[in-house]
Amino acid sequence: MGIKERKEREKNRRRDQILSAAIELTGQQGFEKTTMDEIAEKAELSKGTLYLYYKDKSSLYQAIKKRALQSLHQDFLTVLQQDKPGALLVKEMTSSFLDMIQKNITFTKAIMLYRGSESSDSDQQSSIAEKCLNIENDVNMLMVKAIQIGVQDGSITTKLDPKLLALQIGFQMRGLLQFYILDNKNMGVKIFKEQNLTLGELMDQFLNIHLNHVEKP
Amino acid sequence: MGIKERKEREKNRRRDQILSAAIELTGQQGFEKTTMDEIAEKAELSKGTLYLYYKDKSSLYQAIKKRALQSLHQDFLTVLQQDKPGALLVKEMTSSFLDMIQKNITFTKAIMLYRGSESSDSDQQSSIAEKCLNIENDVNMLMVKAIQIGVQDGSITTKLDPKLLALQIGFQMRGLLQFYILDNKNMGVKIFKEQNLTLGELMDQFLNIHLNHVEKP
DNA sequence: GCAGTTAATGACTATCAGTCAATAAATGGG
DNA sequence: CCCATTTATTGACTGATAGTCATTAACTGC
Repeated sequence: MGIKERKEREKNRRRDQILSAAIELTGQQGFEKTTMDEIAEKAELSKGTLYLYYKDKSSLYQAIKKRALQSLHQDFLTVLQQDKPGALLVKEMTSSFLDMIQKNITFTKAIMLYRGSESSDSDQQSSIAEKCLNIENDVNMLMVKAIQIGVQDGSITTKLDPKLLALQIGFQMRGLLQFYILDNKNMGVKIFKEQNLTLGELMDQFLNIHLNHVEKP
Repeated sequence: MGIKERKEREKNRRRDQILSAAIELTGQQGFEKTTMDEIAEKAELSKGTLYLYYKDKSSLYQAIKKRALQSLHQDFLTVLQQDKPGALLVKEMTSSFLDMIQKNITFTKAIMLYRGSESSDSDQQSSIAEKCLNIENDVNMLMVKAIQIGVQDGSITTKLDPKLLALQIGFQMRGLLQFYILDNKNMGVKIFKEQNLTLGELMDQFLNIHLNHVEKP
């Protein structure tokens, strides 16, 4: 009896149907502006059904975030499977990241700026949120891996523990992302334009410094 | 006739009364969880009055943010007035920043995670938001100043334009902040504990690399 | 085909941002 | 001091929307 299995598949399909609708609307209008009713309509389901598949709006947000992280993880994996110097792998990973955030600015803003958790009930964490953290860890691990390769093959010179270096590169990516999201009147943007830089070039400058660091004589 | 002036003062006092109430509640519960009714009650005013002083909840958020930025700006100014090597000034600025965010985590989260703008009506920008940007720019300028001092006195060695370096340090601060706010269960924290590092030490490592960069021979 | 189980529905409730007509307080000329 | 006018304050009301739940529909296996 494959009924259990079929039902499981159907459930997953519904879940996906809802998630896809939510992602599409979020990309168009932002997450805050998207209502559960709209998502229900787009998914061709009633609102009540939404709540059978996602505990609340915040869970749905976490699921969207999870999707994006999975995609990034996949990109990083693909990069890592190439046989190239570690330093190049790191650069390509950061490029993947920049590509992703530039693909849909509304979506990126939504993902980054929603305060999913603001003092959430600490004992009853959504399992999706947990999974997001796990994927984030995995992504970070891939960066660590690339750095280790680079240290081995000599393309990266650093005093830092690869884990710490990966962490700092992660900080920089986040910071750059925030900057990218923020208002255009920001002075940073002016500097940016003055010097005719792209996000990618800025990131490369950063990496050049960090991946080729030697002590001052 | 000092009546106009007195009325002006009273208006400012009201505005401040409201803002203080909002800041206190935000520090306790986060901004999202704080309702306009609660703020009104705490400020001993009716809700309608709140809206005479702040256009909407988002304006109030901007005002809170402005306060925090002013405080940071003041801290940076104080640092800059010392007669010390530029590299040290930069380090002290980042320390001030870390102190501020660690003072009240709920408040910091609220400030950083609220999406004030998500596709705001672009032509009708709140003037408070403008002021926030200006202060942010001023803060950034102080960092640039400190870097220039460091380049002059030889305590900082870098190929980068001081403005760009300040920008990158800014990215790192933002990234570190996000990390501090979001990833409490994340791998980063584990690394942290493994290596027994504080936020400040991590930042210092970063600065050591960036403020003492020489080309590999 | 029918009893029991599972899934889906949408009208309903609760909460909260924001409004506005009514009211109160302050002002200043006579 | 009085009253007309201006300015400030109020809180009941509205509208939007997240989330619920009793009811209905669909499916399952005997």
